[in-house]
Amino acid sequence: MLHGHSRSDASSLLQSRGERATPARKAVLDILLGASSALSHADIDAQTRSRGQPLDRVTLYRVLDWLVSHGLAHRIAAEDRVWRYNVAHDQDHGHAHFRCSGCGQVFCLNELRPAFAVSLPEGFHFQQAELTIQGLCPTCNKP
Amino acid sequence: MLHGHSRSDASSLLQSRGERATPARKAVLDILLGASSALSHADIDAQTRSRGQPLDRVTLYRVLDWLVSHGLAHRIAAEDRVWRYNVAHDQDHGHAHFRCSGCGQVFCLNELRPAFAVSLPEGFHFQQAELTIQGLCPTCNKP
DNA sequence: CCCGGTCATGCAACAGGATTGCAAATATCG
DNA sequence: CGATATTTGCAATCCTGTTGCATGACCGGG
Ligand SMILES: [Mn+2]
Ligand SMILES: [Mn+2]
Ligand SMILES: [Zn+2]
Ligand SMILES: [Zn+2]
Repeated sequence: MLHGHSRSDASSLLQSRGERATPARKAVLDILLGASSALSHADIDAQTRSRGQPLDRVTLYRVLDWLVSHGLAHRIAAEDRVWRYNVAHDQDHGHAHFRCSGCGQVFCLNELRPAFAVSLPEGFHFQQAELTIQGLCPTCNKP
Repeated sequence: MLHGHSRSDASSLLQSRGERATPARKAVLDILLGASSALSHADIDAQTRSRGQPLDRVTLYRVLDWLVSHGLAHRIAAEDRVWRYNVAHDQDHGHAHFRCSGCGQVFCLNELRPAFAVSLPEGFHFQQAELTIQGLCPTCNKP
């Protein structure tokens, strides 16, 4: 599983946008940059805690909201009704997601972009398509 | 918006399956049969209440679970992390859904069935695809 | 038609995820 | 440095959904 970013990007990423690079933001962004799958609030909380720099629960929620609203992360809603977060890979937000029915992990499929002109019933107006693939991740797929 | 079923189907539907036709089940199934979009627990609760036959919150959850596990309803997870329910239209469960970004309503697109051979990264095993269209419903689309 | 086992219901308590209000701490800029 | 705006922490609350347990209803066999 490829990580794609080096661990020290967090601060520079924030600074390059002219945004306040607070410890909480750096820590969370750093964790997201190092993740191979989308992380839940609980996942991130556990990591901050094991790194010895625990954040308040609410602060973590707010940092995540902030990252999303500033285009640095994106948020995925899965069937278990838990938000999961991932660094925003590029500008577009149209890629598909993969959810493992074994372990529940969620992965972004950055290459896979649902692009089809769908014909909707009378009166409906199309804005965006969202595609989620379900299956087994490499780990759960092992025999 | 088409309803597709007559209101008295509920009892017969249950009886034709040799299942207990309790008042709660009849009421909930009846409400689902009369709905033009998928209904949340809260929606259904409000309707039972306004019909003067309120159900216990837990009973409603259990009736809904029961309907789903017996193939009489199906359940949709939307971005707002609320389950929505719909009568099961036919055997297949592979159709797409439409979520209105204006009012939040969810509609089944029974005709639209995602059928594409998707190429996943190495090691991932495909099981099922889930497609959700986002846009404006006929009501919210009005100028 | 009624009796009894099985299944359904109601109520209370609980769980997990997320949000809100508010005061204290921190950053940024002149 | 001090004024101002932003961020953080903590407590309380909300919302959706679940679990345990006792009571009540359904329905097939007698
Ligand atoms: Mn993604
Ligand atoms: Mn549907
Ligand atoms: Zn897995
Ligand atoms: Zn709408």
